[in-house]
Amino acid sequence: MPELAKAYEPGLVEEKHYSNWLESGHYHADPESGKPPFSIVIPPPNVTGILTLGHVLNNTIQDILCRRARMKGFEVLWLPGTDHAGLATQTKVEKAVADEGTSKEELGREAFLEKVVEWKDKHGGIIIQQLKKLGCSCDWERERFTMDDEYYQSVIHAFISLYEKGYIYRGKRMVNWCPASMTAISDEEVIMTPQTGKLYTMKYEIVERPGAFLEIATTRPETLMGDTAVAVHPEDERYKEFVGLHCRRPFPEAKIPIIADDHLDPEFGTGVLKVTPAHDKADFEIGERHSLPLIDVITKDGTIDCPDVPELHGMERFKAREKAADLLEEMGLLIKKEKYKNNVGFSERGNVPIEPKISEQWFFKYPRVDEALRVVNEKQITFWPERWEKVYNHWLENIQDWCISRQIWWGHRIPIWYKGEEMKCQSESPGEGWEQDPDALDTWFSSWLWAYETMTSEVRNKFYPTSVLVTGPDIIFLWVARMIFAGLEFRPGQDETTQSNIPFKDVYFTGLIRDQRGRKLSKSLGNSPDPLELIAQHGADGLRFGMMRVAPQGLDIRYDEKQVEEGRNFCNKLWNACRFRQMQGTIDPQAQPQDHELSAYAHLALQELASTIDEIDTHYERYEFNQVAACLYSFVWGDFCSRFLEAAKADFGDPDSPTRSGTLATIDYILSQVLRLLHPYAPFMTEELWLELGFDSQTIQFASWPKADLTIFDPDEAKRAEDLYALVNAGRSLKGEFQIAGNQRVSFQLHTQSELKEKEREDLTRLLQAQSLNVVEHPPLKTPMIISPLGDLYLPLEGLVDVDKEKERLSKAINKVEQEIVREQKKLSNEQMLANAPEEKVTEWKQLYAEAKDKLAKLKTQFEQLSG
RNA sequence: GCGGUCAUAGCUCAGUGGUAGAGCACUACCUUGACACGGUAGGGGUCGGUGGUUCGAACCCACCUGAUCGCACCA
Repeated sequence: MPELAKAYEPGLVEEKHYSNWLESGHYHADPESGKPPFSIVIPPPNVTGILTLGHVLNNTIQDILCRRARMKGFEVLWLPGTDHAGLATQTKVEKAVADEGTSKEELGREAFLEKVVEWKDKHGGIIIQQLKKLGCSCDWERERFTMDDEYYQSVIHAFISLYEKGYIYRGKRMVNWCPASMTAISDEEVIMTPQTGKLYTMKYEIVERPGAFLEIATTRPETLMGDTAVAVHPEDERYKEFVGLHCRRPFPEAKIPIIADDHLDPEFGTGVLKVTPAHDKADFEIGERHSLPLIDVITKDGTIDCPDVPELHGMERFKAREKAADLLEEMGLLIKKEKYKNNVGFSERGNVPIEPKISEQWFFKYPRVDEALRVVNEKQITFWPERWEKVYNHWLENIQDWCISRQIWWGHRIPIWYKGEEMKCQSESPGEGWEQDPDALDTWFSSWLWAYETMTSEVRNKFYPTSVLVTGPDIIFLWVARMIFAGLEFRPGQDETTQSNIPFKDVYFTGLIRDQRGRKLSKSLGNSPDPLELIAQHGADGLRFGMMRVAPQGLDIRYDEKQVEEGRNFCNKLWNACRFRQMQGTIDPQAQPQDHELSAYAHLALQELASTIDEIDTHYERYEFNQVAACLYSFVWGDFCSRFLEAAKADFGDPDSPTRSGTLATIDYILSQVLRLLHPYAPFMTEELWLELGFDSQTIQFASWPKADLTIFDPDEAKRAEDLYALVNAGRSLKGEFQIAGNQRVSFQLHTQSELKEKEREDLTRLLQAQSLNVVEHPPLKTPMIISPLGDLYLPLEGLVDVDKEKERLSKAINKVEQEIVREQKKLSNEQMLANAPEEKVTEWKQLYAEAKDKLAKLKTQFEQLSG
């Protein structure tokens, strides 16, 4: 067995193990397996995307769940894949094509799509390789892509089926138009963003009352040419008399009616609204109520389309806004321009303000809304944390039809065929003369089938519904809710019950990762670290452990590279603990501590291990990953390394120690458990140590998940160890207080009523790095003292004691004890408290009180001695 | 406007009814024979505010303040 390196070097082991794991086919799920199923489908990243910290968090969690499930004896399917990301990918390729001096129109549909596929082949799949670097244990043989032939056909058939049931329809309605990407988008893809713009107040002359004007406030003078009415509130006394008359629209000049509508807020602006039914959602509704004509004055790419006003025609919409205001000013119709803050809807992808626009699109009306609400509210699907239920409910209760058509080419083409006035819905062309709808479907219309269309029926039989979905709350509507709809509507389960047709049983929502200033990580802000660089620097395990340690359930994370360093440090700590063990000789992989004589320290370590295992399991049940990490961290670093291994050195220094073999067995046993417990978080290092130390010749990945064993330690012995450690701490504290170097050999004296075994005395001497520790019959005089459960410890420092300093130290201690006494006294003198508090608490308080009293007396005696 | 979340040490955060915690940072000491990606000791907090429930509140309730995120939005 080669000696372990002085520090853990992740770079040397990660690649080696990962390729071994892949070769041995560990992650290929067997639908025929007799083991119980555990399954997760990956939230498919964009095929041309690259790994972000968000992915790291999300996929580490999934990997942790999968690895633990394997160790617990489940047949695990983690189904990976990527999303074609229609609009995002097409936009990138359009840019690339533009750089080549051509355009998608010039190339035509077929040639352009070839370019997209080329692009996808070149840039696609990078993220898959990156996930492998992170250690993700996906079933890569089952990797899926939303544009795979089979998946493509499933999406088309889903459309056809919904069309036939009447849930999909075509309509000319107001949609969110993105002038940058030149497509309609869904409500969920519009981001409301606060903007500082201008509010223009202008005046329209009343046709029937020459010289009389209505003042109108607007943020969008460039749509003025599309105005087909002016509206006021029906109860607004200021304007009642004008309702039914007409205003003069300045350009192109026209007579438009003054109407009354309840939508108006008389308090806002002047209380008068210009109504542009073709370019505002609310105005459109007013227009419907009053049968107003629609005048579309903005083209698909956001330029003005109004030949009657040549000054504006063809102008970009925001330039036209200024220009229109100028024109009004020239005509003497602009009253004022003021700064104004409002919320403007931005296109998520195009990152420009959306343009509300009348457009003919395909819409989906959600079926089974009640059932979708029920499965979550009745916990057939459980949300973690629970509060996302409210968000889900709120969305469903106000659900709007989903605009599913996109004016893009890269995606699933809508299976609708036209011939003159005729229209047919089918996947293949009905024949000569039929033209297919040019549009493609919203990407989410394909990913909502992801939970089951990625599975063959054989796989589905075993693994659907999936066990848990791990995703960010930002796509709760876009993806999570819609997947629930898909499951309930298409019923891919084994029978008709709801239980068989929900897509997942649990949904774990991760937090969002932010930078130190609380901002979201984004490429444009440049605050998004490259996970690959972090892996190169600190190791995948360090990154994983570090992230998980600071990722509480459902809360956002403030990222700091320090956290990754801490993860790395932790890995190194355990590595070195193993290295230390290795120096003591060969490991016994089957070590059973109870077969040996154990030191009290070993009993305590085994007790701590048992409770750590229990705590970890409890935290897993609640998806408290940060708590699992905290348990591992504190057990390994604190209980195991700082206390037990240090105490163990006493055994290793003494070849005749009766507890030596027991200590070795205990270390081996604990390491074997700890490596397993840590494996889901740090797969690479634990595998390396597992194999290198010889715990098994086989991978750790299927080693059984530890169970707490309460029979291998004696709690009384463990308690003794606690007391011994307390004495060590007391001694170290004394040394520290007097600024004596840790390694300086001093002599301690212990005044105690209880018995101290010779072996214990020797161990303590060693742990205190002392010259000697002697039990004395009489307490020494004028000597620094500290109280511990095993007796009063004195540190005679001839000529070294600064009396004043020692008095100061004592009065500090006295002060502390006095505070404690006051606190306990207060409780014990409160009769109501004694009457109501549980008996065991009262006993505890009484004991604390007595102990404190005792301590105080001792400290005071000591103090007086010094003074006297 | 409606709803959610958060406020605990200088920083990042654990802690859901009974003695305030971790890591980092800081101070002092230690290159001790696993580890300086380390060790030992120490300083530092009226748990955002007010009121209530309770024998007892960082924790439960109400209100307030501040931050933040959804949803809906007024031109």
